[in-house]
Amino acid sequence: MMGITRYTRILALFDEEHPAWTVADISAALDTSASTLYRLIREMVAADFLESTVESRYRLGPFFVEYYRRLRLTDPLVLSGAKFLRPLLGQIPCPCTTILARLYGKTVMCVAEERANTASFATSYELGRPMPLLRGATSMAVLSTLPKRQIMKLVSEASDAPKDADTLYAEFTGIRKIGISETHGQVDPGLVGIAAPVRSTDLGINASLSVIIEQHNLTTEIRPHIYAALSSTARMIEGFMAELSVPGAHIP
Amino acid sequence: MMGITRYTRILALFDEEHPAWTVADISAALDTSASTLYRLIREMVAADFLESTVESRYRLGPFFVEYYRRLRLTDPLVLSGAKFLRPLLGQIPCPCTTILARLYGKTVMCVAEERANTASFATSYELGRPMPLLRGATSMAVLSTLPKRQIMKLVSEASDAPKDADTLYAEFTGIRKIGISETHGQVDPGLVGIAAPVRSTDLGINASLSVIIEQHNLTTEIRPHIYAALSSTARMIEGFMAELSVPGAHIP
DNA sequence: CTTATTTTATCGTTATTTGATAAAATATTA
DNA sequence: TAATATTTTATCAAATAACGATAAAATAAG
Repeated sequence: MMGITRYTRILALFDEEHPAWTVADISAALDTSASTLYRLIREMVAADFLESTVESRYRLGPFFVEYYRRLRLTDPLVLSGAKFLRPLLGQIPCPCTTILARLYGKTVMCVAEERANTASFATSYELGRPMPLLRGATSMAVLSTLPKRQIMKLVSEASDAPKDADTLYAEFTGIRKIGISETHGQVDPGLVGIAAPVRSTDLGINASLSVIIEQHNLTTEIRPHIYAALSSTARMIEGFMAELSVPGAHIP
Repeated sequence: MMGITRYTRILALFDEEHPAWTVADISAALDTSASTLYRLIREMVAADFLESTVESRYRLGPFFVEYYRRLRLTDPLVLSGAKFLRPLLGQIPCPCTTILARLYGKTVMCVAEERANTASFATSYELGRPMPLLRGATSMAVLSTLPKRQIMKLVSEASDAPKDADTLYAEFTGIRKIGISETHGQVDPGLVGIAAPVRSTDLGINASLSVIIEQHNLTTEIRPHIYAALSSTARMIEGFMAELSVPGAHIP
C-alpha cells in the first residue's frame, strides 16, 4: 500500500449504510492486517479523521466539519456564489431549492444550497452528494461549460449515458447557446431542474446554478422569470469570481 | 516526517487568510524540499484534498464537502440533534440562532446550526469553527458534561482561563445541577448564550445545545421559556442518541 | 476473579519516502 | 514566433518508515 490512499480507502468505507466499523471488519474489507490497521487508525484518530465509539467501533471524526468551513471561506465558487442563493430563492414565485454545483471527478456535486421554508419536496441534489454527470439540468449545465474533448471523454467513460455521445454534445451546444438547461423528472420524479452554467476559465471552475421546483408549478408565465433570474445571478457570480482572480488579490 | 501528519500539516496551512498556496511558500513554511512537496501535493490533488488553481497555486478541494455530508449522515450527535434545531427556533419568541456544539480537542466546535430569518446579528460560533473552551454558555455546558479529572486537565492546559480552576469547577457543578448555562457577552458583545448540556456516556459524546439571542431581548418572562425549551429538547436529543447506541442497531 | 477481546508494543524484513539533480512541460517575455 | 523563465515531473541512492507476525498490555465481559 502506498501514500495517501492508505488513509482514503479507510475513510471511503464510512457512509450512510456503514456509519461505524470495527478493525476486524476493516481488515476483512481491505485485506490488510489488523496490526497495520490499528496503527493507521490510531493516526487517523489523532488527526480527528476518525474517533472511537462503542462496541470497539470507529466512526468519522469532526475534522471534516472544520475543513468544510475552511472550504466555505476559501473556495472561490462558494465564496462568490453562496451569498446569492437566498436572494435567488426570493425571486422565484413558488416553493423551490437553489443549488450551486460543480464538477467533482466523474460526478457533479452540490457545494452550496438554500431551501425555501415553503418547499416540502425532497431533492436528490444534497450538499456534498456526488450525482450522475448526464442526468438533470444541474449536471448538464456543468458539463456544458467544459471543452469538447473533456465532454467526450467523460461521456464515453460514463456507464449510464442515456443517449449517444453526439446527440448529447448537441444538447450541450444548445445549453451554451441559450445559457439555460431545463430537465423534467430526470433526477426526481415530479420535479423540474432549471440551471445556468457558471464558469471561470481563469480559475478553472466548471459549475452551475440551479433552481428546483415542482413540475406543476412551472407555468409559461413563470418560466421566463426563472430563466432571467438564473442568467443574471449566474453572471453576477462569474463577476465576483473574476474579481478573486485578479493578480495580487491573493494574500499568501 | 511521518504518517498522516505529512498531509495534515499541509492542509493546516489553508485558512481564510491564506486560501491559496504556491509550492515555494509551502516549502518555506514547512521547511521541506519542493521535490517532496510536489509529490505529496500531487497525491492530495488526486484524492481531491487539494486542487490547482491560477498562478501556480493550490487550494482546498471538494473532498471536504463530500465528507461533511458523510459525517452529517453518520454522526450520532448530528443525526440525533440537527433535526431539533429548527423546531427549537420556533419555540423562542425572539430572533435567535440555535447551535449544536461538541468537544473538539482543546476547543468546542459547532457541528450544526440554524438561524432565524429574523436574526440579523452575527455570532462567532459558526459551523466548523473551533472556539475557546472556557468562554460562553455553549462551551461551559460542554465542559460541564466531562468527568472532573478531564475538566481540570483542560482548564490547567488552557492559556486563557479567566478564573482559577476551583472557581471554574464550582461553575460546572452549578451547570450540572440546574442543567443550564447562561453567559452574557463572553463571546460576542451584546449577545447572550443559553445552553443545555447534551451527553451520551455510552457513545462518548460531550456536547451542548444552545440558543443565542440579543441581550436586550432576554426578559424575565422569556427566560423560563427558553430554559424549558432547551432542557426538553436536550433530553430528546439524548433519547435519540440512546436509541442509536442499543446493541445491534448498527449494520456494519 | 477469570477469561475473552481489544489495543499497543516489538522487531526483522521489505518497501517507501526523501531530497538533490536532471529532464520535461508549461508559462512568460521579447 | 522564438527565447527564456518558471513550474512540474522523473530519476536514483541513501535514509527512513511501513508492514505484519507475534507478544505483551490494557480493557471489557462473564
